[in-house]
Amino acid sequence: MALRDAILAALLDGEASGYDLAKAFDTSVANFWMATPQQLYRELERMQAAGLIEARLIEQDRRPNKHLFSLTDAGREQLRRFTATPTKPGAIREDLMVAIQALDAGDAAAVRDAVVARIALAQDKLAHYERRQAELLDGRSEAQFLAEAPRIGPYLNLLRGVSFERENLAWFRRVIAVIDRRRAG
Amino acid sequence: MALRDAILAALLDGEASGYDLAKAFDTSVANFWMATPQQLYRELERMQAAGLIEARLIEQDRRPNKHLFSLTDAGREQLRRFTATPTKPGAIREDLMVAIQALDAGDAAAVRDAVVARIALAQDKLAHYERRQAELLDGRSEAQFLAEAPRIGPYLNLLRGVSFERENLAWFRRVIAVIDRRRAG
DNA sequence: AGCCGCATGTAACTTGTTACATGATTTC
DNA sequence: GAAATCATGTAACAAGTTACATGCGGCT
Repeated sequence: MALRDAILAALLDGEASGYDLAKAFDTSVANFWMATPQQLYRELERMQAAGLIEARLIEQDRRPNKHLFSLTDAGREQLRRFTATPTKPGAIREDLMVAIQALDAGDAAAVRDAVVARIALAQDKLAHYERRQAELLDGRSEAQFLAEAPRIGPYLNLLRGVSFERENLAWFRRVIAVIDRRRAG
Repeated sequence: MALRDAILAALLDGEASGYDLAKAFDTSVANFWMATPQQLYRELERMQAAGLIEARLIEQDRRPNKHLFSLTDAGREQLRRFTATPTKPGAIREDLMVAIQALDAGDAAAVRDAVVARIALAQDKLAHYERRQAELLDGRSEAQFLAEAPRIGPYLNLLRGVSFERENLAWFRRVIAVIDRRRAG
């Protein structure tokens, strides 16, 4: 039920529609929690029923109407309780690493191609995180930001996202080099 | 259905019981794929029914009997097909990062404690990966190992595991420092 | 005496995934 | 004229989680 808490945490940034959250979970929040739009819509409904969030209907002329969700006091309280609960180690599920584990019994050329494709994705994510970091800093030094910003959590997670994608990139390049040396040898 | 492929990849190391696999998925394989014992037992049954693996019953006197599973030709072929299939980006689900995202609206002292607890876990994992790496190298230089080893996939994944845990450690320490500076300030 | 390791499972439940559907509007 | 964006959802299915059960042997 941590999707619920992830949504509550995302709503700390302000009210959002299911659609907004789907975008957030595809970019910034994807850094630490993945969810499909369908999961979000289902969970939002339940959370509203449970009183953790409330919806404000925005009627629009030239667009479908939308519900903007925001935290209720109960929602904030649940989030506070969540932060005080011991966490369990995170889960990783990475297809590409399964393919690499099986590299020597599989199609090495295809795996190589898959790694090359991931390099582009990692570069995009890295650029996105770094842009977001610059936005948050807004010209300030990191020390200054950390001293005065109202929220430091999202910044800390961004740092982890940046280092994760950097390490991904370095590793992808290493994997390609190793595969190439093998095939040449 | 990538759990299935992860199991096939794990069986490249040789025949194993469900219990063996559960341990592997808790340590080495956890690096790239997480699964509970229950998932494994269920999936092994299906895979056997599908002819991807075959079981050899080992009758034991002073221990419960066990089934040792190994890859069939169909299983090897399925694994080869898997490596030739485009992968989708991996999923991350990390409770601790959700808590850190909500740090400023939550219980910062409790989150700090959770981070401290993770440092110990990360150190254990790192030590484990490094031991395993030394075992694989077996005294050889990395270049020599990569040139002559029959399988390089597991080694490459180990490298990623090591860098992941190193970055985790560095980040955990950073998070603690930032929280402490905040509370002092 | 009590816990840990071996080795397997069942049952009930919660999550997550995939495919599809709607229908107007703005951008290429 | 096609594609992407906005904004939501339904239905069917697959995967993952949690709690519990069994029973012996070895260790402390």
